[in-house]
Amino acid sequence: MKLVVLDGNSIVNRAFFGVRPLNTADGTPTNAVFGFINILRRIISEEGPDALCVTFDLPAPTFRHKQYEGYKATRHKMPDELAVQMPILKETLDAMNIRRYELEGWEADDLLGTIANKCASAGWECVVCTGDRDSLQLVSAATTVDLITTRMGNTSTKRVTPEVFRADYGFEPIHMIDLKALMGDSSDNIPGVRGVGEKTAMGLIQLYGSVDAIYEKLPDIFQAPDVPAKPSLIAKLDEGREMAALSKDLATIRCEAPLEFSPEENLVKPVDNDRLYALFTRLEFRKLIEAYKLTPPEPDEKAEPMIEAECVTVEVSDMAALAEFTEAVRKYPVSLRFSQGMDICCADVDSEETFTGYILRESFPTWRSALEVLCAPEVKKLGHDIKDTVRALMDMGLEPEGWVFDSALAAYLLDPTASRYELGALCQKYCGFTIMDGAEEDGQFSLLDDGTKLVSKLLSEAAGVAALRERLTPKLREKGLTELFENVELPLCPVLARMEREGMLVDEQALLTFGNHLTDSLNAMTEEIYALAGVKFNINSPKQLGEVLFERLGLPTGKKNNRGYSTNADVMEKLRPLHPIVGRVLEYRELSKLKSTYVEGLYKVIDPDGRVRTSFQMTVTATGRLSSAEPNLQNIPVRRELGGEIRRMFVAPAGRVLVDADYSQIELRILAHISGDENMKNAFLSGQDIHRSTAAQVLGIPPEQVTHEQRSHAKAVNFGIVYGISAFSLSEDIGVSVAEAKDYIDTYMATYKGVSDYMERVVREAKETGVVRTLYGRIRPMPELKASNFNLRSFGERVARNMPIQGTAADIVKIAMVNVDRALRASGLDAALLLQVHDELIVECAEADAQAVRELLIREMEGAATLSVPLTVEANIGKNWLEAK
DNA sequence: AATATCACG
DNA sequence: ACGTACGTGATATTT
Repeated sequence: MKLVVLDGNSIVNRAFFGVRPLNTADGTPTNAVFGFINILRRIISEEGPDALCVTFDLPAPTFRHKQYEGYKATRHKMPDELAVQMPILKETLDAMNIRRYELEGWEADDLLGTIANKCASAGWECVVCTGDRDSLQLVSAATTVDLITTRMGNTSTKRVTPEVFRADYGFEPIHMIDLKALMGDSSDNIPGVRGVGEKTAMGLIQLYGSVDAIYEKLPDIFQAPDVPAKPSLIAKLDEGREMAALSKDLATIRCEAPLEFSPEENLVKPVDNDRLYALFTRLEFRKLIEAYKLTPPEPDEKAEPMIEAECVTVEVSDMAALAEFTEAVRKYPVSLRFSQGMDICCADVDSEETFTGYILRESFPTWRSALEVLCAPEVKKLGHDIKDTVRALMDMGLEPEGWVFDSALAAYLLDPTASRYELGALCQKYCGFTIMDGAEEDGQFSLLDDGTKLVSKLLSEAAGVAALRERLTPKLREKGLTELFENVELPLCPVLARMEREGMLVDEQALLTFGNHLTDSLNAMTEEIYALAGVKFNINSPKQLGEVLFERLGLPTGKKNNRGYSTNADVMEKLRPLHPIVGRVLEYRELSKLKSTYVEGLYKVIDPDGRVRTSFQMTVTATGRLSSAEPNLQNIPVRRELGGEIRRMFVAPAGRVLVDADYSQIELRILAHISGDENMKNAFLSGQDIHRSTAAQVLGIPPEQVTHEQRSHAKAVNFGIVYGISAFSLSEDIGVSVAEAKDYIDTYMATYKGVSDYMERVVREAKETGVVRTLYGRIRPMPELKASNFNLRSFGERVARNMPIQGTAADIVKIAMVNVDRALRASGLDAALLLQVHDELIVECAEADAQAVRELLIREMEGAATLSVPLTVEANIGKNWLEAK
């Protein structure tokens, strides 16, 4: 039988600092509770315990056995945001029927030890789950410790058994106490021996086992062979004798707390549905309600569509109704919802006095006419995810214009970091009411019941969109997002709809041939790799590959990841000279990626007409970029030679060509503009190669003397600047020492003072306002900047530096797309936009129009924004994508 | 469902 | 001392 005991305080701390700030609508912070529950769920699924409990420190503890005065004196006070979550957490645990243990005068640690002991004597296995390495001293045959670490919102657990501990530390778990006694622990305010750090302490304990053993032999230590002990260390140890004894006492977990406990009392019980449902609803933990399959306490009345009470509904089934409908929609804004197959559309008209829901059914003779009426530009339309609606209407041969509101886009502009923008959730969040959306009922609205339910659902949604418009329009204005909304995002919808409909032609035959070629090469390489390894294994499995490389072949290990050693390209590149298998595996990986993702993946999504049609997502990225999915056409290979072959498969049909236009260095130009750095502006104004210019400036040499390597380093630095550079990453990237990288960055920042000032300013302003902004006002909330977690905060600072640059580029490209599309359609040229790849637009056109299209693209793209430096565009024409680039 | 890896800008 | 660049999506493997 197995019992899991969680160190409540330690885990809630991990959760609080590791999970990005979350709040309910009323501002109650919930991230620690959320994180805690997720860790709890993970542990339960990993360990499958028979019994479960949690220990806590009491709020105002008096440490009976810990007399050292400074103890915990400097420990950080619990932040208020965390403190308010503690009672909520305890309430949650109660609702989950999980027992809590807290005892005045005893720390959570001590309770853990006591519980582990009692389990052992009852013949139970005990798993102690904590984020605190102190508890590792509890590891024994009967007790394992699951060590929780959180980084970037991800938690991972490490199961520490006596074997694992010995492998990591090289001594027995119980001597953890001795280790702490020497090295101390600042978070627990254990002083340790002055001048002895982790390395020294580890070495000493590995050699001598315990503090006592060390002091027994102290005078002789330095006679012993291959001991790192220098005379100075002996002196330090000698002086620290008392501190070591005291520290050892502080580090020792007391396992004899007077606790009434038996494992059987803690058997896992089902949660209290009603209590937990109410609690999770209050905390807005919808995902968790689903995960725990919680149901509303007493199935309350189904949410009636709010419109039914206040709404008149009219079926537009005859000419008289059509006339009335036409008159109404020309006068008032119409909120539109379509059913899946477009068989029913509901137009909810807000006539200022009342809502009138009009129902257009495919079976009515008036259906098509009513849709045509709706599509007229003077009919002001609202919707949710308009782009898809427009695409569907275009599929029916209509050309809807006159869109004035999209609730998904509005919500995205207000907070682009939210993960979903479903209509029902937005109504709940911004208007506080429940609509009858797809998530209600069983998710299926059958058409069998003459469509009544479906109509109610659509009308309810349409009313929701109308309500959201009332709520969100003022918010957009408040936050300065109106222009972006009306002039960029909304007009972009029909542009994207057209692009998605066009699709890009793929040379299916050539793709298949290339695929076969890859298969042959892969087969040959597989055999070769097996031979070199001396064993057959799955090369696609990082785990098995790691075993072959690092254990069987004994290659040196690089970075670690969650479970084992990393085998990624960076690591393997360094191992390449050490064994011929490494290079082969890297080649295998390259080919395997091309085959599975690009040849096979692409082949699967080719439409009957030979084209692939991506879906551009407008509400995904935190910076304002588009994303492309199913298939993703924004990550088609190009950097390596073989990858370029994939691009060659994207072609223009006979008599037509592709024109590819891309902005040159748009992000750095934006940086030059918004930072106002004269030095960088001048480089662009005089048309210099920016990386060469950077190298020359930073190194203080004439541009023509810059070597290839110097330019390439400068290029890496320029990229790094845009991403929020660190010396470490730069050194990794260009293969120099961290000190050299740091030096380079310092010189760079001194050379480009304007850039350096900007970087500082943008972080400061983001801290003050809680958001960062692009040149066009697009915002990204930045709660991370207030985090007390170092990593999270540092991440926030890099994001704050990057978002205005990446986001402004995204804004400019979107503006260019709207302008290019308009100009192309007005020009009468036989051409259409196909793709956007962040700083690149691809158009397909008649061969005869190619030059004109090329010039139009350059003109419209360069003219999309006026910056203090020129915005330049390069464009090429080709029969396929590779040629055109 | 999560993780590792790798394709792109 | 911390842990290591911004933004995406697809695939195969493992849990």
